[in-house]
Amino acid sequence: MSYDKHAFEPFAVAVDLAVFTVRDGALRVLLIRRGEEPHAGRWALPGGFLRPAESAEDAAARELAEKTGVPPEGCHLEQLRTYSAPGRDPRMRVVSVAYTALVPDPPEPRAGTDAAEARWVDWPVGESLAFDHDAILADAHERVGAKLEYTGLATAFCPPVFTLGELQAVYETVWGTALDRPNFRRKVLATPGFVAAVGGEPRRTGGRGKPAALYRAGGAVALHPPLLRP
Amino acid sequence: MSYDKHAFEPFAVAVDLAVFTVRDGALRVLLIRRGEEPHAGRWALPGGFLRPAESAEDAAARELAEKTGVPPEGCHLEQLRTYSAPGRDPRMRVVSVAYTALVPDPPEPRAGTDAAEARWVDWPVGESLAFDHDAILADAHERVGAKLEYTGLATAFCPPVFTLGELQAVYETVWGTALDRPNFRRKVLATPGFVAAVGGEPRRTGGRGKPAALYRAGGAVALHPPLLRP
DNA sequence: GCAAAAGTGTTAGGGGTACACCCATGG
DNA sequence: CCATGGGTGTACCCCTAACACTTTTGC
Repeated sequence: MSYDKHAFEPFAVAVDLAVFTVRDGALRVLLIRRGEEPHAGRWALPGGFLRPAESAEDAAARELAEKTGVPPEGCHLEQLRTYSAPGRDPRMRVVSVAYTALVPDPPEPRAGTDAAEARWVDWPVGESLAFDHDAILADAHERVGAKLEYTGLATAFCPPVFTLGELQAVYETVWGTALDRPNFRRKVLATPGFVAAVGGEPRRTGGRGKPAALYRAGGAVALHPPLLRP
Repeated sequence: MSYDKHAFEPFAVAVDLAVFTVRDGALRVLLIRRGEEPHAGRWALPGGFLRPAESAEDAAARELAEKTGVPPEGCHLEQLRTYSAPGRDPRMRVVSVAYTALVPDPPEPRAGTDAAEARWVDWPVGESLAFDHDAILADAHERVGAKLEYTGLATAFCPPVFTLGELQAVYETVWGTALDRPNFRRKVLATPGFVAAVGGEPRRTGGRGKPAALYRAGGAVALHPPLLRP
């Protein structure tokens, strides 16, 4: 392990973001349409290069705020993994630290100066993305699905106050499976720290039906017992 | 997201390795004693810079082979996460992709040209490591412990043919807890693809007692049901 | 009244835990 | 024959899946 300053090869270091949201019963991911070569006109994940004095975490939070308008404290941001294959960018050596972000109720995305267009696209995405972003997005989706099982992450898809029906819809949307409502309710309430009841009882879901009780995230990171996929 | 070649800051990209093994009922990690400043004389994780044409995975496999003498196909190597805080190396900007490696029965490590000494050190390590390697090592240990629960990773600590007693010792050593032997046996054998029986019945553990049946890794990556920590 | 959504109750089965017990071997 | 480690049996408990049922609202 040599630290000679002239012995290493210079690399560009970037972050790529897989930003998910749940809206109208559909899982969506934030994509930008590339305005420049290579892959001009194709969809890609939002991202950008690290600035001299910032960590990858800082860069990811900055990009997320720039592209979505969401403040960093209002959403979940987590490192996924790093992609470093030599040929993944045709022009130069780019090592990319990928992040997964979960946002509750997003405003319309802003197109950056370099992106022709930014949009929330339904999952799964029909066409293939630029660079190795198909693989990154698939890894991110798998990670999110797995983390719903043993962490309280699903609340990151919900607004600050939500109903158990909305929380269940997050699980069903991400996993793509239906869950038994009575059992889901019992499991969530039996898991300490997952959710906490708040007062008031307005109707939140469809126009009809009994008004649902409201909850907020309980602050627990790990779920005991876990909420396993069927 | 600008791809202008002159718009980015050059970084050095390195890999750091947290290499674990189980030997004589103790969990050990491979450390090198630094021969150069900064942190000369302190213990650190093995690692090194990426070469121009190799991915981080390639670099990690190469470093692992160099430092341990173990061929890459004989052990488990997995990306952990990337550490990119601006001040983590006092001399320049180094972004490090950390890997976790598991080796079954290691030969004596080789001291590299830049390392004064390389050794297997008992976990937990008594003194603090160079750079941010304490945090990397703690993250790696937590990841290994968690992965034993829901993957067949524990077999990566064992030789190609092993007994259930040896496999149980891996769990007990990494988790630091005792397990009920009859129940462990049943759970392992009830999990499809975890282990597969092989013929022959030599004694493998201590000098006394009934000879144990031999098994090899079954090739399953995920464990259904998982083997949860007590 | 009827549909829709929330909430409660009940039961059967699987898996985990905590043991007791038997088998095979070396000294 | 005894200590040591491998292997089997079993009873209890908790969690879970599955499904029936009641409650509260809008139309």
